[in-house]
Amino acid sequence: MARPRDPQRREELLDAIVGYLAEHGIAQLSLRPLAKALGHSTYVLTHHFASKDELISAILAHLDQRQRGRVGALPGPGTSGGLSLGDVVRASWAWHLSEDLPIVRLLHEIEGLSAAGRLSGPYVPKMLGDRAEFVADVLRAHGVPEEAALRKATLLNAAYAGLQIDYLTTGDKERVEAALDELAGTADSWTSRE
Amino acid sequence: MARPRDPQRREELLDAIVGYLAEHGIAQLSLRPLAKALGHSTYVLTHHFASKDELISAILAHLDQRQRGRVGALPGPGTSGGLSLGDVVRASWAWHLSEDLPIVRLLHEIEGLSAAGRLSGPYVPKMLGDRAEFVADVLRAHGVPEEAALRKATLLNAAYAGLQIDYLTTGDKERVEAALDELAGTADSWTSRE
DNA sequence: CCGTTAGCATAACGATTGTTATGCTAACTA
DNA sequence: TAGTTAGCATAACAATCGTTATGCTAACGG
Repeated sequence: MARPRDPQRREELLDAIVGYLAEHGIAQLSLRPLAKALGHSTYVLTHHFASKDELISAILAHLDQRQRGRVGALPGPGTSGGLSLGDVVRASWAWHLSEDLPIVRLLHEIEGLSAAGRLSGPYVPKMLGDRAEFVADVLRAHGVPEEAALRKATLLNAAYAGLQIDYLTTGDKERVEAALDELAGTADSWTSRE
Repeated sequence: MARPRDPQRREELLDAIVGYLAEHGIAQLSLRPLAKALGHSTYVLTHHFASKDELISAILAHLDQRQRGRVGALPGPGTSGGLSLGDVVRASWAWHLSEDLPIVRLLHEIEGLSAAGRLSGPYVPKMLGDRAEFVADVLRAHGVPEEAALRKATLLNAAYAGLQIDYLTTGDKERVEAALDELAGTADSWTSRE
């Protein structure tokens, strides 16, 4: 036999592709401009990923795993170094809206398309499920009872995402961040024994 | 002079177009299949709306006004007939996920695209702002103090929308509706004097 | 009733779409 | 080192995209 496949090539490509999508979006994705931005011809895409549909599926799988890795690299469900739950919410907000903003916007685009039934495959549902489980672990580490953790985590995630969509769309910082403070206070009330 | 323009024609078309978009989405909108579904040629679209971009802009404006009308036709910010805030949340949930589902999915697609910066124009921001104001009025009617109404309305809207996205994507009815009950309880706690 | 024009279909324009057949080069195995 | 093949560019394919020039018909104002 002869030259073996390079199993890393696909992941390298996917990383570069996600970088491109963070700037240009996924809804209007076109193979030729994407390939040109990667410095290649379109054949690279149809060679490594059979078709455009399978490319998108691979992108979603890649994003799913990427988010999973990111979540694992966080300070961890440990008590987050003396920060209250509300503090964690506010710190995440600041991070997501600065350094991480392009990816955050891409994820909202993907989740909107997915909620509308315009994206198929298991990866977006898996991402949301994982996110709920991760936040539930954080809540448990802050003393939220097991029985309530997943339910409150789902609500916290939903409110957080909804506020991001509101802010990114309206730009109404004052109104949205007041609501974020309200959310942070609600989260803190979950951890104070009463 | 001769035959005058029919000012209703545009609105008739837009109603039919929104019906089509509720089924097929807006991200991959193509003029030819849309025109065929309307029983016309594509020229009807480029004649009444100068270009595809302006058509999409007109669609968003139409949806904005449609939502405004719908909101005005609701039971009204009056005390909603003995229902608690949480009851209103649960009743809206049931309605949005049955009869109104196609439009709800379209709106999530649009809001996701808008949050991602892939839609321009003032109409989507205006829709979200109006929604916040309307819910704030409902909260005020239930006794939430003026100072907190808009802030809590923004949070309630965000959580509600986020839960819809979660449910529509994951289909995890048990987890999401438990979180919805938690949200309904939180909303009720805003109206009980303490 | 005449003249104007809204409303629309038909058909075509060039550009862009996803996909594929062909062939070269360089990297690896045996 | 000889033979195989991964990796990719080039170029072309038919299909579809948004847009527009042309012309007909029916409705209205004068």
